[in-house]
Amino acid sequence: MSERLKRDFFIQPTLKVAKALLGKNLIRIYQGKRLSGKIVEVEAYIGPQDKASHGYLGKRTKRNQAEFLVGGHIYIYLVYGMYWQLNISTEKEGEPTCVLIRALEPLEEIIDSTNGPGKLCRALKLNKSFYAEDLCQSKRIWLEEGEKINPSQIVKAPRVGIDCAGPYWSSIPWRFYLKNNKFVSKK
DNA sequence: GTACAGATTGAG
DNA sequence: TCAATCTGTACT
Repeated sequence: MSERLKRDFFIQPTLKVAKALLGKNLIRIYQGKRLSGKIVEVEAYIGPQDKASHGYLGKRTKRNQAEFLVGGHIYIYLVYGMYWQLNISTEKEGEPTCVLIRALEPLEEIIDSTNGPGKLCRALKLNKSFYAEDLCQSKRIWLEEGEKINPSQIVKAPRVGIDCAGPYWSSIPWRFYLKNNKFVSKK
């Protein structure tokens, strides 16, 4: 059993948090069971300057308000009417920044595949009830220290699924994943 | 009240 | 390569 990540961890610069999240363990308590997985793939979304972010130009709505919360809160969002995206807000209150969790390596009790944002949420039984949940206080989901990751293991790549944001933003390497990990989403 | 986009997935 | 599928948002 490792130590739970504290608020300090999440209020660092988003890109730093994104890289630091690789290798951490995500713990989800479901029906008395402990579902957990190691984070192997993430993407950073940095609000006002990021056209692909819901917080672009400081646009703040009911839908994306969790993205503005102080670091450590869950921003969960439904896309295409069927898939949930699990994000973790970063930095301080009022900053529309977050990190999208794209893939986990299953550790405990997880039977569904987790190599994609939608499948990951399905495997962990995550839904809208987790909107704005505080990872620093929640009793049903949180993050723990995990495997120590060597910086050379971290691969930078362009983000996925946001081509509509334009060639410039969709090419920025704000996606990070662990080298040679087979649970990283393909493509 | 209605229109519409959307950080995906999996089947063909 | 492309369609499925639905909630919140924005607009009338």
